[in-house]
Amino acid sequence: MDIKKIEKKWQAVWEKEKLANFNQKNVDKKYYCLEMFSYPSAAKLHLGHWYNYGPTDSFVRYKKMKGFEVFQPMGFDAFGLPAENYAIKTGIHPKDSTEQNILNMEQTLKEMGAMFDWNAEIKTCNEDYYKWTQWLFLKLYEKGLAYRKEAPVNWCPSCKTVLANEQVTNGECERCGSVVVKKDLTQWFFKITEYAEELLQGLNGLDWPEKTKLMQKNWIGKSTGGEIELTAESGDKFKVFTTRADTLFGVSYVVLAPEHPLVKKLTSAKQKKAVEEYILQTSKTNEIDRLSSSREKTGVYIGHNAINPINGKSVPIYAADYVLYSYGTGAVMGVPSHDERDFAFANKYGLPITRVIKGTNGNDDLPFVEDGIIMNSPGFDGMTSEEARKAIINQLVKSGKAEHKTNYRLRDWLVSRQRYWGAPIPVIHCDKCGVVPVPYSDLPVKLPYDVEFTPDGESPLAKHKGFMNVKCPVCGGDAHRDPDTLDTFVCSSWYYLRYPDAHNSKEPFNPELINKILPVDKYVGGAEHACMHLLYARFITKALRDIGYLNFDEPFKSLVHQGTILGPDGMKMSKSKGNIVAPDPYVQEYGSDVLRLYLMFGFSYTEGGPWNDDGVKAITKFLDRIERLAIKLNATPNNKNNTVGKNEKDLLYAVNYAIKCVDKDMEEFAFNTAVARLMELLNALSKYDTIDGDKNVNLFKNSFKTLIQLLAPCAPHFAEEIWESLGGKGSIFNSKYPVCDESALVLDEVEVAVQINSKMRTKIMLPSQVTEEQVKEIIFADEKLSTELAGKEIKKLIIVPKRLINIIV
RNA sequence: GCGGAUAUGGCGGAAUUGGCAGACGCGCUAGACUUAGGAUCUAGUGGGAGACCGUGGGGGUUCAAGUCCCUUUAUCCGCACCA
Repeated sequence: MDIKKIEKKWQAVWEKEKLANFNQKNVDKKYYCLEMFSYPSAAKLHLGHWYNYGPTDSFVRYKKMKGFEVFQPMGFDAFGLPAENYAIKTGIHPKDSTEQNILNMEQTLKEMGAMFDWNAEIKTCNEDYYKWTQWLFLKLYEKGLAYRKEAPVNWCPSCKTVLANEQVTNGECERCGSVVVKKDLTQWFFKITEYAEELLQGLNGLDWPEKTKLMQKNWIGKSTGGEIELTAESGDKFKVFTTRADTLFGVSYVVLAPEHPLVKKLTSAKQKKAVEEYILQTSKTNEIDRLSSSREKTGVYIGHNAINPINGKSVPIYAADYVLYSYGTGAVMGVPSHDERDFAFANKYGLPITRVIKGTNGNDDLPFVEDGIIMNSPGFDGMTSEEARKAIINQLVKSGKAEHKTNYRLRDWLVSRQRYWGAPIPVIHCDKCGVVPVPYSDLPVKLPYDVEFTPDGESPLAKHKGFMNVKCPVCGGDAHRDPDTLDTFVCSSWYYLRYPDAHNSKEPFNPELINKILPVDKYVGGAEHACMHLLYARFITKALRDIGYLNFDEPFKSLVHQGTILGPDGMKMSKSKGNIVAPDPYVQEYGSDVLRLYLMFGFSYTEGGPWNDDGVKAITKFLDRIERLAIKLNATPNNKNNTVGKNEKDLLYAVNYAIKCVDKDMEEFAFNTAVARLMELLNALSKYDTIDGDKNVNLFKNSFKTLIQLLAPCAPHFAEEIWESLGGKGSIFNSKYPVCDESALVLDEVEVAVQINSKMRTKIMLPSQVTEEQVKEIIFADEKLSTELAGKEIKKLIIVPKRLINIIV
């Protein structure tokens, strides 16, 4: 078979027959299968793309044969940092390099032979897409879900530019090696925290991997407790959040995040130098280090005290970097006796340690971090921790010093980027009118081509006068645009809504249509997106629902993560390790079906694993065997033999067993076992081929036809070619998926394992349906078993139907 | 550090979710066909002569554990500006 020729042949047929095009008329039978779109990189498709898209396309083809109207779109997440960095390095404009990369990728994606509906293609960097990304921003702004506040960025003082976390290695700028500091800028945020509770609750109803749901749950990080107000000696008030109000009498100090505004305000003259030094030090430290529990806790007394509202005690205020300003209130109470961090901190700085919880099982060690019985807490002694948590807050609620509160670890989503290659933020800043949203009729705010993106201290767009200078839409006076662009996660937070209506020039999507086609029935992509992209998309869906555009709550009903294909050395593929395996040579030599089939067979789909060349050859062998059998069968004349004897029954069992298993495995993305079942069916067909005497040729040919249909989703070009040679009419993907005949799977007798005292002894044949009495009879009739059991008393007989018998003597 | 996962023959991986560990394939061994084989076909293949032993290590629950519990080690992913 000339692989290259048949690939071209069938791809042309599919295009002509519009096999991949979604027909909206059949929306009632829709199946929306979405793969995470790709970032257009310079190096064609890598194995990761193949692994995501190839097997998933087989799943889609399987669904099509099952009678669904499938929709499988593809597009490009085309904005982002790498193109801009590439431009800084080479001078090639991000738009030019991105467009070229997209062309290359489109070509290789098409060669893959996947059923992508290219009519629905989207590219997030095109005006007709980012116009609607900007629309989304404005809608969120109108709804009060977009707001501005100060937030720190990584700042390289020598390059005078904002750095992504990725560009900071060990606290230094990856370009020039200078120490990177935090710098505050006013930036745009989306209020995802407003949906924290719903995002958490919504997880329950989703058909997602449990681990992903768990990760999102922990990321959202709900904790219930109280917010307690403390008053500094200056009279300034601040709040701390705690889940352990039962330990309030044990507070011996409080901590403010170094970034907390009160730190600057309250620091005494004497402590000023030390505190400023500490704040500077903190600005050089990343959050992972700050939160590390193994790192030594540091802090500095700010020379000012605060009053504990429950007992009026004055306690020192520290600034310490293990408290983050972005979490909770940016302030915590320190209870050394009942918290490990606080215990270490108090020991280091010589702070008092007062025990206020007693263990119930005589544990006297400190810190004691479990619940127990309250002590040293006048008015609450003897209560359990649980009772005291409520009672103490309740008492403070009366005087307005506390409230019950649920806190989330989830933070609002920072969407401003001080970069060029992104969707401009559609906002105008006017001295008179303040922040003015760009009128919808003026969208898109076009990203200008001619900009200087070499870093020199300003956002690239800020230097472009033609872009920046505008008239205020409200007062008509001089104003300027927002110089920042949107995080690319904003683009990808709604793309699944655009696909089904990709060419709509009047609105981002037609709500009526979208409400029929969405939610996505199956979403397939990497697990690395568990907490960010997947959470952002859920948030945007809920927000658009509340704004009135959508009538569903969750964008992705069912989710699958593909694993990672590693290099042959078992390490993650990377240029620096030199272990990258490119798919192209394999496609050239063996064809796309073989590569796809190997990816399906050689790995557990959700696990991935190391690449291995030998497996590829095994697949070639498998397809060759099928092809030889096809040739042989096509040369075999039909006969009138309709007998169904033992051999035919075995074959029918194999055929129906394969249908049942492959059907189930494809549905569950268990591609490796699906292919294994296909191989078993081929083995059964080969076996039937070798029997002597008159064969039931009709049955033989039909069984083979079933094999080809089951194989078709996994080796589409190959299967079409064989199907055609067998006289199949039209594309095999328009044929109906085989249906299992359960009656062929019913066996008269089954082999059952027999254990004595849980040790394997022998195997016996048993009728499928037996009573315990019959089992006993058969056991004693068995020669081997009866000798072993002679003179022993059977205490217990455990029968697992059709599997195992355990005789306890 | 925190959060999440993974660990099964020489290798990739199966195991109806507590019931015969190693499906299927690679590799290997022997044989057949062949001038030839890196083609094809047939048979065998966890270890051990054996009783038995075997699912990263150690403990436990159970008639029964790869699967459940405790503990430990190694590796991988994410940690909010890579996408």
